[in-house]
Amino acid sequence: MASETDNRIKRKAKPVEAMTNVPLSKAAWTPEEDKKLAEVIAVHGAKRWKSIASKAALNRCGKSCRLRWLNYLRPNIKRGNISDQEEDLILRLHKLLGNRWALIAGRLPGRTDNEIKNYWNSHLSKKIKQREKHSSGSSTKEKQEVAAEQKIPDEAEVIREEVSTEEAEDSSSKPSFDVDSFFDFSVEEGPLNLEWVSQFLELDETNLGLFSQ
DNA sequence: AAGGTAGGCAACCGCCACACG
DNA sequence: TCGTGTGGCGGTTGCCTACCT
Repeated sequence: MASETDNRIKRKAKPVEAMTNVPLSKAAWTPEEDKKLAEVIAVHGAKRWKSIASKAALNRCGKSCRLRWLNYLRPNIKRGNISDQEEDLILRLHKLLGNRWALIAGRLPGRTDNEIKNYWNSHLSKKIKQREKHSSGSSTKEKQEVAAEQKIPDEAEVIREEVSTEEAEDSSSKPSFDVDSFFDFSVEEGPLNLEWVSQFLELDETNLGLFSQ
């Protein structure tokens, strides 16, 4: 594993006595555990997590194994260094969807919902609050932004509908953007194909620009 | 140098949806 | 139709580091 991970493991490792007499370990994952888990998944596939946990003889529940695999061990995972483009995309997707981290992560190749959620909570939410301070206006547009950023799924859904309505009303001069088809993963490009990002950002310049500052 | 505190992040918890018998 | 098992998701916690006083 990467040295960064090793350091964290050392940091977060709990005292041995805390791990005794405990049926399932909740301590940080060790490189040995990672290796065992990866080996079992290589043989049996990433499904039936309870079975994987027992096959790997790890003192972990299936959920824990799944989380570890999805967030750290699976191939093509990107760690850290979220680019400006990715950050911008997260902001825009969050405005559309609210705290639907899994959906947002699904459109950021190599990123996990947990990473995006953490990044949002530690970086982006603060940025937005600062922006709000600077822009004290009360236009409909800004109200929509604030509502979408208040982690209220239902309200975010309403906002999405409002956006769709506005798009429909204003579709004569601008290309249409179908949010539902955008998030229809049944037609999926390769996991690392970033073409859709460019397409989305181009659309955003016209249709979703109403969200931009 | 020491203590306090905020930030960052890995991991767990609880709830929900779905599949299956 | 109902009960159970499993997986997925968002929210939250807890620990360590870095920074500040």
